[in-house]
Amino acid sequence: MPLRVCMRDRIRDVLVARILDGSYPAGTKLKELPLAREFNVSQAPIREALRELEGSGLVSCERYRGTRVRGADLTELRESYELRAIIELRSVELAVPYARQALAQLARCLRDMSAAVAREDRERYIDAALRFHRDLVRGSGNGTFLRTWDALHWEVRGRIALQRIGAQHQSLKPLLARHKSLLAGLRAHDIAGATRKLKELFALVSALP
Amino acid sequence: MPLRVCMRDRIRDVLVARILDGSYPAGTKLKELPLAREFNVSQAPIREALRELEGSGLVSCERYRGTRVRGADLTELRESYELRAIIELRSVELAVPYARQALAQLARCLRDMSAAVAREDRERYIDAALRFHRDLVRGSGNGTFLRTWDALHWEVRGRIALQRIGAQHQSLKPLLARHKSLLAGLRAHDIAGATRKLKELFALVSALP
DNA sequence: TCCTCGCAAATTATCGATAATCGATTGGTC
DNA sequence: GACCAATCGATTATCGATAATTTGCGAGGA
Repeated sequence: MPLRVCMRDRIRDVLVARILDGSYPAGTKLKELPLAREFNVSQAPIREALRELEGSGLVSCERYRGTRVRGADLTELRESYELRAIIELRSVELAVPYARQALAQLARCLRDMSAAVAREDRERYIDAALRFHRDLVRGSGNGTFLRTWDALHWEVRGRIALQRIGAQHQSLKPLLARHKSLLAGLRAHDIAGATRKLKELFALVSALP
Repeated sequence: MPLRVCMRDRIRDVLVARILDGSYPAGTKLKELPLAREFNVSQAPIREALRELEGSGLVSCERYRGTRVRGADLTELRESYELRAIIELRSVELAVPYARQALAQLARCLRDMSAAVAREDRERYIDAALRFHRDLVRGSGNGTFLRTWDALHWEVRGRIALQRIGAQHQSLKPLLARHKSLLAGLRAHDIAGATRKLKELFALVSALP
């Protein structure tokens, strides 16, 4: 049985998804042997996946007392958003003027977002928008920023978050428009303007129910 | 042989310290069996410690290719400082007015810092100062901020960083004075003033060689 | 009734061994 | 000499079993 990707990674990804989509509410105890049985593996890869999750802060462990899910409730979502916000805002400040290549990358994401909005394809929109924001951070050149941003696991969280936003804003168009203005600001080296647009974007979400 | 604390934790702490104090320069390959022999344990606890480090971003792994040290060079130190800076600055904004209890805690740290400066005890100063800054973040009430701050491992990094600052500023007094002003600002609900002082503190370090 | 002591069950931590994979090297072919 | 594949040594990934520790529960005593 050749292992396409190692079990540990697969297990970790599944656990991350379950934690963030609510299958494992905060406080859930993750027992190693039952998980091992479920994935048809031994205890070892489960434990390693859990240790990795511990490092990224999604679970917490006490020795001989097991591993419990930490977050993914609304509070944690807000907190995570707040951290994303300051990282992205500072990234804009650090990176203006963005490299030509970075701007091109952002423009490509924006095109994808635009196409997704035209087709009312929320899934695609989320993908493209997250790439946009991630590239914003990548453009800052600060690798620690980028790793921290990644550790928030928005590739999974994004779906949850936008579902809630979607309930308030029927259309994705206001979001798209602000992203466009943001990119225009970056192109014009207008830090203040770009920052303002970015803050507006985050404000749309921090006003969650 | 009763294990007071589990091997995994002890090993992880040792590895973190070695990475951050430069014993394991960036790029060092961490081989599991040699480490296992060194710590007189089997491969398992080593692997788990490494996975935890991977989650917190100190090392990176490629499957079947091993684990390599990622950071701890000067660039990474600066990046880490930048992240600390934005987290602490935003914490001040979020938390003013700080709770009475939080202010008392900060005052206690400041007393310890003051005492340490009087005795020229740099070690104690670092401890107290880091508690001060951590409490600043804790006061924001944003648990994600706090976990991210902790993940930067300043309890180890602090010593390295202040050694370098110490080379420029013979005395700790300017640092202490700014912390005092900062706390005064927080007490007076003066966000702008407190923010300014905090920025000055970070500026002292981002001007590293 | 309320402790509290001490099992027993459940669960985590660690071990020693095996399977899978990678990288370099060697040997053969042109 | 250059190229390619088969192989070997080193290293990681996983396994199945054992040791260590916590926790819940029930018996016995105040």
